[in-house]
Amino acid sequence: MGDAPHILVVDDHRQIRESVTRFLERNGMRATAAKDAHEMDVKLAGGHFDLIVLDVMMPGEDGLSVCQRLSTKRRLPIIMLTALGLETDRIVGLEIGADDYLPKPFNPRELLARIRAVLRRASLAEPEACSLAGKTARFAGLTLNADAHFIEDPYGNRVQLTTADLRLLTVLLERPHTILSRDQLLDLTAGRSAGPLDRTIDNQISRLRRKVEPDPLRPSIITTVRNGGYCLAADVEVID
Amino acid sequence: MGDAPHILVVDDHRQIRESVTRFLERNGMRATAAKDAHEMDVKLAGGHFDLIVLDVMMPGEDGLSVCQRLSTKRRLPIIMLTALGLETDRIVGLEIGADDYLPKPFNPRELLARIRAVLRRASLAEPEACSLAGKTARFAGLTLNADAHFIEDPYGNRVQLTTADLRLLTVLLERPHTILSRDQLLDLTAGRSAGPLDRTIDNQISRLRRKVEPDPLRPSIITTVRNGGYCLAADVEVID
DNA sequence: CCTAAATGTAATTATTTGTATCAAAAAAGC
DNA sequence: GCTTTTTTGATACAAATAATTACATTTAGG
Repeated sequence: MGDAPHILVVDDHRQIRESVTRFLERNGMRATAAKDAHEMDVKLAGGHFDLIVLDVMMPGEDGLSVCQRLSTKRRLPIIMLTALGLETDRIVGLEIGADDYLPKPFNPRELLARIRAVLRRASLAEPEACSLAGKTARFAGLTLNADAHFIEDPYGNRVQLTTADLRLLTVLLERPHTILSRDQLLDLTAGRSAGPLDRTIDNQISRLRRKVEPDPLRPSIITTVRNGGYCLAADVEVID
Repeated sequence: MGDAPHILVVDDHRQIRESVTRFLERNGMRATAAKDAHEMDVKLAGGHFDLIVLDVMMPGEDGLSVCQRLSTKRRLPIIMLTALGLETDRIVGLEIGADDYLPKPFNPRELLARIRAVLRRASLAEPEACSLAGKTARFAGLTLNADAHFIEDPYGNRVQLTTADLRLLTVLLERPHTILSRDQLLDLTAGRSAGPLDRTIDNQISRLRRKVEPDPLRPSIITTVRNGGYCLAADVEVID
């Protein structure tokens, strides 16, 4: 998201939609409007967005329902617009997965501040979405060739990686020095959430360590954080 | 963090402080109160916190100033409590780095929902907590490689550290020549508060000494302060 | 369609960590 | 100076957690 962030404004009142999108555009953002849940889905399918501003009260599918639906599927920040003073709505909205809310009527400047705040947080949490596809990464003296599925040590020895190895390693390399739970890792590598007795990640880590670590019994590159998960303990340099 | 999140409540009104901390504790969180910016600093230095609830209007250092100060230094979520309706405060607060705000007077349930929402966002990707992550520290002739979880003596002998070893040592290295009570150490390492018969820290110190001290029977690096706690008796140099 | 590799699952083993216990050291009281 | 009390250190053990192995299932390639 190098350039201007792209905001999707969902509200059934034409006047609000238009004034908000115009205001956002005047303030260095790209904005797109949708009049209901269905139009929102269409726009979402056809473009990249960084944040959604979502009205709670809408004809057709309700804002809360939309919010719940989205927050389980994608990780896309949501700011809810709630009718004035309805505390219940606000609380429910937050519990359901909104990142923030704003009571109507609102000051556009305040909406802007909240959008900036949420985006700032979102970009902190997500270091970089860069895929390593087609690139080369150096870490801990090793070189990963993501295309050809192998890593090479300083002496030129190559080790072949399986697709699962590569996916796991890529996920780790994209987030160096970050503790990732087994749940997160499973989500990021396979797109599913872990059952209670799921040792899949343990296993993949074990296999990957055998290929990556100089001494797999005393891992120094992929470290274990007890009760936490695993962590790539090395600086990563991505080469093109 | 693994267990109950620890919230620091900063407000000059005793009644608000106490009712909020009690309410949070009844809802499965740990809460600590501070009456002003200075007391907050003291508590921050001696414990681990996951989130700060901060009143804007305070005698002494102002809430906005505190917020700015903290958000540049640490990455610790902040929820601001603002006087009713003062929109300017809210906007400035968000721009300055607060993660959320709540207008006074507020519904405790709403505060709880906001705290949960902010924590959920913050914990999405936990960058390795400690400031030593990715660095190397020299102390008492030893070198700690925080990434790879080992310490090395001048002869190149390496000793592997467990997660708990590393956490404890890191906490100590970050506060050299400072007496830390068992309570503080437990909070900083494990994020929980000690029961009356808790010898966990004694034990961990004992284990750590065996790895760190030249003569574990006569500890010289990690010293015992009777009725006080433990103290790292060495200068620390952090290398990048 | 068969074979071989890769991946997920279950089971076993090893490690780490918290708790209980007892011994040793330091302080306090007599 | 001696006993008593308190605090700390070490050990042993049990529970929790992680690593590894073995095995079954799936997938990909020929």
